[in-house]
Amino acid sequence: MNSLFALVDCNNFYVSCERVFNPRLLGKPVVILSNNDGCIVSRSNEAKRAGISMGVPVYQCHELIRRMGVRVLSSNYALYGDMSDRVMETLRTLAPEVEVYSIDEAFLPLDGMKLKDLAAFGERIRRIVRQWTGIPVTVGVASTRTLAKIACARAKNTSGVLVVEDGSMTAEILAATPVEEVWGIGDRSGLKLRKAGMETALDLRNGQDNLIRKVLHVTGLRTAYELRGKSSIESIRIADKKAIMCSRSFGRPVEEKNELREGLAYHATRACEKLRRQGAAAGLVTVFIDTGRFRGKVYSASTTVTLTEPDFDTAVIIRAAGEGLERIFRSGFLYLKSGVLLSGIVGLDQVQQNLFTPGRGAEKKRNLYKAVDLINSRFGRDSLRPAATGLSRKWAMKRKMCSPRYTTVWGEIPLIRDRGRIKNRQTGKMIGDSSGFR
DNA sequence: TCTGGGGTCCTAGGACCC
DNA sequence: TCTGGGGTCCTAGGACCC
Repeated sequence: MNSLFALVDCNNFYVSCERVFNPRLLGKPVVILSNNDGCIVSRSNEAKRAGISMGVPVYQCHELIRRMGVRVLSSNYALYGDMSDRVMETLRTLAPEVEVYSIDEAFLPLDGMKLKDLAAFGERIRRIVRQWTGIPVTVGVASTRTLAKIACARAKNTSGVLVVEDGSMTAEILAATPVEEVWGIGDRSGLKLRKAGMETALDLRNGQDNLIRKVLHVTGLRTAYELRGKSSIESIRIADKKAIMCSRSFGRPVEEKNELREGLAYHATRACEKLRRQGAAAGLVTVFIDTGRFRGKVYSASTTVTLTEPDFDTAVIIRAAGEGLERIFRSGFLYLKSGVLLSGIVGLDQVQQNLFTPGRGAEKKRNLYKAVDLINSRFGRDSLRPAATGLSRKWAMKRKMCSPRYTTVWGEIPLIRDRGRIKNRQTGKMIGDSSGFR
C-alpha cells in the first residue's frame, strides 16, 4: 500500500504568535531572540527580505536592525508553547492521527482518510488553523515524510499548499533542491555527498546504495529510500524521554560556587518537573559547568552522580547536583553556563524498592510531589519552590524585550478597552488595537 | 559589552564474558 | 615463529533536527 503524509508547518512561528496579540507587528520586519537575548531564532518575511540571517548573534546585526527599523523581541516560550498546543489541538480535529514533530510542525499520516482532493484538504487545514488560532501555516503532501518536507518548503514561497504525487514533477523539484536542504542531511553530510558526486536531492535519490551507505551509513540510505517514495522513517511518536536536560546561560558571568549551586538547583527543579510529568524516576544525575569558548580562561567540566535508587524527588536530585558541583568546581573562572542532565530513566512501576527505604515513605513522597506540581500548575511556576534555588537569582537570564504571557497568566491577559485600545493589565502599556481580535 | 536550549540516533572502541 | 571468535554492554563523540 502506498503511504501518504501531510506536513503542516507554522510560518515564522514565534513571530506569528506575537502578531496574534500585537497586530501592530503585522507587515513590519520582526525578529525573536533566543534565550538570554543571544541569537536570532525567528524572523518575519520582511526581516528575511531585509537580509537578516537565521541563528546569528543579534549584536552582529545592530546596524541593519536600526536601519531597517526591525522590531526585536525576547522569546516568550510560555506563549509559544500554549499557541503550539492550540494549533495541534486544531489539527487533531482535522485528521485521525497527528505526529507532533516540533513546537511548530506536525506530520499527518493520511492513509485511510480516503481524500479525493488533497490540495483542497491542504487549503482546509490552512483556513481552519488560521481561523481558530490566528497562526498561518504551510502544508506539503507526499508519499514519505522526507518528500512532504521538501514539498512544504517549496510551498512556503508559493500558494501555501503543495501536493507532490506525480513522479516527473518530483524529479523536477528534487533537481532544484540542494542536497543539504534534504531533511536529515546537514552541512557535514552534504559536503561528503558532494565529494561523492551527489549535489542535489535528485542525485541522492538516484545514487547507488552501496556508495550512499559507505558515505553516510544506514541513516543516509534511509533518507535515499524516502526520496524514492519508500517510507523508511518510523512513526514519529512522543516517546518517553531517555534523557532530560535543563541548562541555561547566565545573564552575566558567575564566579561564586554558591551562585553556581543555586543555578544547578534551579535546573534540577525544572528537570524533576519534566521527569514527574513523564511518570518516571532517574538513576543518574550529570552536572556540567562551562565558561563558554569565546573569551577569557576556558574551562568546562561535567560529572555524573549515581543515585542509590532511581528517584523523582527534587530534594534528592538537588543534593546530587551539589555533590557533583563539589567534584568539578574550580575557582578563578568566570562561568557562563550550567546544566543538569537526568538519565537512567525508568518508569515508576519499574523502580526497585531499595532495601533500606520503607515502602510507606515512597507513597508519601508521591503524594507530596503530586500536591506541589498541582499547586505550581494552578498558581504559576515556582509558587512553591526549593529555597536552594535562591532568592535574588542574580544569575537569571536576560529577557529585556519580552511580551506578556497573554494566554497563560491571568494578570497578563490583554484587556480590550473602549475605542478598541488594548492595555496590558500589569504594565499599563498599550499593546495593540482591536483589529487583531475578530 | 553581546554567541540558545533540548533532544535523537548512530558508530566506534574498550571492557568483559564464555 | 605461532596467541580465537563471538557476543553484550557501556561510553564518548559526531551529526542531525528545530
